[in-house]
Amino acid sequence: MTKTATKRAQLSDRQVELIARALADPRRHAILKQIGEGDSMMCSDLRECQPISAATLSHHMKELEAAGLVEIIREGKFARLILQRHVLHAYLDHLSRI
Amino acid sequence: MTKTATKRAQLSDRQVELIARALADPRRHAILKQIGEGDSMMCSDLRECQPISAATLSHHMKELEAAGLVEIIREGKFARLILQRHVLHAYLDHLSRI
DNA sequence: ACATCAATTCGATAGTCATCGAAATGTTGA
DNA sequence: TCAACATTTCGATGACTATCGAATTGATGT
Repeated sequence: MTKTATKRAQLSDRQVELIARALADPRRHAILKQIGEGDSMMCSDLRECQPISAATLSHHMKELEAAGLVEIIREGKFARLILQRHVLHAYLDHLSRI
Repeated sequence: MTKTATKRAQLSDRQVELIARALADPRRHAILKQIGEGDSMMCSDLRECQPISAATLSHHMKELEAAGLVEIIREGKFARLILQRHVLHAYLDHLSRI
């Protein structure tokens, strides 16, 4: 299994539910889109575009992370959000089987 | 434009939100899957598989219809739910552009 | 007309969640 | 050590929603 593995991750029912709920909030959807313009984004940069408090943004970040849609890595006092496209695509695969 | 048209419907931001919210509820997800085993299903048949009251099922049906994911047509005293796969796929397309 | 059955509407309730301000934590540079 | 800054945690609040039983609507067959 390499970085460019073609195999799709299997999602548990639980993770499917977490992803669906994560995507259901318009603000999180907007956050994901913004991160997706590149592949990652700093939390502090996000705040400049999203009219929400730091507390609320932190909350949304955790929801997205719990769903597996982003990975959060700290870089000093900053936090970088990295879009996990393979998880998103696994979710799309799952839905497409309906 | 034929039945096999390749063109995808454009979804408004509003409809994307309605679809995402509709998919976020596990029961509605289960209902969609069940309908998707065929292409349509009678409301009364759904009730036999889903352990919910008629009132709750009716509520979920309306949410799915409002999102455009199913069409509901009455046949006498029954209601048939028809899966709108093109809407689901338009939503998947939308998400895949993230 | 009437009884029956499918589905909807209504009103209420319990649980979830987005949001915030304030306080706390952790990091950096002076 | 200290001040400044990014992020997180805490506690509270208001809005939303899944769920139900009861009452209603609508269709069918007798």
